[in-house]
Amino acid sequence: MHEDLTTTPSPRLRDSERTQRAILAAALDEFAESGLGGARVDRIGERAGVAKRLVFYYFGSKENLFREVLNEAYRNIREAERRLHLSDLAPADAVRKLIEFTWSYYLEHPEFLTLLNSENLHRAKHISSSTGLQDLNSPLVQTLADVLERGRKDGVFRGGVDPVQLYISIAGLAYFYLSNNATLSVAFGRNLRTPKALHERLSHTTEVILGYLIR
Amino acid sequence: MHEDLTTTPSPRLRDSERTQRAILAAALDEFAESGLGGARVDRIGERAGVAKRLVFYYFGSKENLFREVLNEAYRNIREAERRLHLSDLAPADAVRKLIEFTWSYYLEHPEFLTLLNSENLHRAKHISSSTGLQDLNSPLVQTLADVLERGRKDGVFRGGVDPVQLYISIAGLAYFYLSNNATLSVAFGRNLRTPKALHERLSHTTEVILGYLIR
Amino acid sequence: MHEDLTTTPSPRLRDSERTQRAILAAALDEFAESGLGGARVDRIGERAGVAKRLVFYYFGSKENLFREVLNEAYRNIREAERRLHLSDLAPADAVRKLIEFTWSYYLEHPEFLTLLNSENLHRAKHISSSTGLQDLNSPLVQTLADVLERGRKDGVFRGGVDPVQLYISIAGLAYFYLSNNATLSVAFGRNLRTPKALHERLSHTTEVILGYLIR
Amino acid sequence: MHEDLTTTPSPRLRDSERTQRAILAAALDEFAESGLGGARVDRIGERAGVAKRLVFYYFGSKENLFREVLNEAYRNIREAERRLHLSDLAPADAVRKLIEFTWSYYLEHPEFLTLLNSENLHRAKHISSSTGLQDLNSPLVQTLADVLERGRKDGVFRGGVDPVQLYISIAGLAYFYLSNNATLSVAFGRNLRTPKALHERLSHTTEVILGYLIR
DNA sequence: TATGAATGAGAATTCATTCAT
DNA sequence: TATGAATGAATTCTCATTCAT
Repeated sequence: MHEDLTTTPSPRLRDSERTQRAILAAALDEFAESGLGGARVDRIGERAGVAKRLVFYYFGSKENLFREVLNEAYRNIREAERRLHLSDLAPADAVRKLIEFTWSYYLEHPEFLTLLNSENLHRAKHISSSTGLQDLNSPLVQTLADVLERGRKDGVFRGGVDPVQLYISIAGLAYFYLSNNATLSVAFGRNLRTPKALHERLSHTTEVILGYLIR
Repeated sequence: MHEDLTTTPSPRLRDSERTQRAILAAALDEFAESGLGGARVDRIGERAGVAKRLVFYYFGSKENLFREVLNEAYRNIREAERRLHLSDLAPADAVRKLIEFTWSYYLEHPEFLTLLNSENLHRAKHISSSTGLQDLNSPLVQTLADVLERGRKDGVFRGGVDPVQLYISIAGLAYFYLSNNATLSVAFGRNLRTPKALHERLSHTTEVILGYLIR
Repeated sequence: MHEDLTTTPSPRLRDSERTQRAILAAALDEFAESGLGGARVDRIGERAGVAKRLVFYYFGSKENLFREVLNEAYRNIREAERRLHLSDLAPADAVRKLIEFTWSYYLEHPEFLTLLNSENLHRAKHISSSTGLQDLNSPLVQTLADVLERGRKDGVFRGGVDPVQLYISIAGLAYFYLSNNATLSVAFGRNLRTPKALHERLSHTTEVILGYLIR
Repeated sequence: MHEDLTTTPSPRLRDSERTQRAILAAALDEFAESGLGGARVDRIGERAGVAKRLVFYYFGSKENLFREVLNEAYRNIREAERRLHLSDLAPADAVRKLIEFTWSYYLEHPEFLTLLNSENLHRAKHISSSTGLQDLNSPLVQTLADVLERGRKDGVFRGGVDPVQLYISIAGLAYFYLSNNATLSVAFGRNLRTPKALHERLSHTTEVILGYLIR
């Protein structure tokens, strides 16, 4: 729908934009697959179907490209979180929805996890300077705080829960399982990526969080 | 035992062993700091105080060196886990101890986290082939299973808890917070590495897990 | 005359001329600052406030642009020399005036020195083919020859002085000091660019040349 | 003579040294021919008969190699100047010898001129930090000061001559003619590099300087 | 007249790895 | 056992220049 702007804009602009997007998309794949250090600009060019030279033309350097990719990834998940509308739901349902959303998002966006791992290896140097990431995040924390408070008032949830800690816990329970799936599968001698295993993990996560919250 | 200095063997041999250990230690630092891809063999040599050439002499390739380092890291944590003796404790205490141990170990061994991240980026190709990692891990799972069962029988813990899931949850709650500390600190606009923040996280983690387990 | 704004021609054409001049001026700066090899066409475009593409549109290639810039620089100094009117002066005054002119010109046009250095690095390949440079230069040599002859006849100057050698000496005494000012300042541990130092150099130069010429 | 150290040292060391010298020599040629910016590391490798990689192995970067080459060039001329022993000569002979030496040195070491031009284009950034260049130069200035003073006392030379200015003048008269020979030849429509022209220039230079100095 | 898009051919520099001793 | 010397194959990035409009 938002792809159809009826009045086709100047094809010049379009091409440039399309190329840049193709590069960003290719870079996302490449960084996701190989991390920042392991990514190859050649391969990004190939994947995008453009000359390697264009990557530098539009993004200046590999590192800067990483920055853009990372920030877009953040923007995307924040945008998705914003569409959750947790405030409209009963507290327990809101938390359940957040858990399911987080789980699904990480499952469907494995690039996001790799990107974050790379960024943490580099001590968040590409984000910290970036435009208002905090602002992008806080809304959810505030929403979660409200949900927790509502739950507490209703007598459903325990009190004294820090929404930031809770958010990190929900994320961590999903993130670690998915991001470290390969080593965990080996360590426990089980394939932890089968549909069944994934389903069990989500159930477990939900039980842990709600089991903790609900009094 | 193999530290016994009484029967001093040929100094040559001892030097050889010492050199290899220096290389392993240096490699651990380097891989921890930069990941597998970002690590530089030159720097490993420098850090170990030996010629870069020796790294190849003893370990053949950077990748193989990584394999050795990774496996040693695994052996170390498994060894530490083995010293926990959870079976001697009351169920809740055993779980609490496991949580605290996991947290402390990750906190004091950040290399381990980076190593695992690298290994997962490479889809566990360096462990999977390695010597009996499963065997090294299962004991703890079995112990945890026993603890859970004891707790359930005592009426303290809920039933139906998969020890593997629980173990992963305990690890994940600590791992994600520590491994992604840099981006989380930026995202939430809080320094999550202060002593106070670290203490709060451990408390929260314990509450979540025990709040979930205890009926 | 070609600055006359009354008969405003088609604005298109005027813009074209203005653009070309802007490019030439920008190129002069850039070549002066970085030499032929170090100059960047992008930067010339930027400096001129036009698209880099225009540089090629109007001048074909970087090298050709250099040729134009260089020739304009030569035309400018020749034009300035022509305005000296040495023939109207007493011989010693004429020589003094030439020395002062040369000094001031080099001091105020450091680009000219850099341009010449570049051109000499390239063995004068951009000038030699160019339109009648010799013709542009000879007038001054002829004038200087006359001055010398007048001085000799008056018994003021020594005889047997080759005007070309003298011209090169006057230029060299100024050129070397200014062009190599940076290394000389380091070598002698003195800042040779202070107003005082510059003034002293001009005095010295004048004394050397006149001390030599005057019998 | 100083090549024959009788007890052949370890061939390993020798090779390394020889290689480094080969690279320095090749670099000198390349920088002389093309300036710092125009020089190509590939070509330096080729000229030295070694892999381009070795250039970086031994010198780190092109710029650093330039620094070494430049400093060696300075050391060489300072060393040659030191062998002049001007103090042993009559004042006028000492000055004449300095002029002839400077002229010959520049004539036989055109690389030195190109190197200096490059260095001045870069505002002496590669020397300024270098080891005691001032110290290397001052001896000559002091010697020249003594010569001038002796000449003045003898009533041969005029007084009040700054040795630094004089040194720069002697250098400048030779340097400009040789360094700018290409453009000057075109400008004056004469080949200024023929043996005859060179000889005339040296005579002229000597006459200018001595004509100025001798009262 | 003017330009943004695009590029091929290099440029310096890096890196794991082998050679010779 | 130990190592300094040497390198080929990338890898990021640069630059003058052309294409299409």
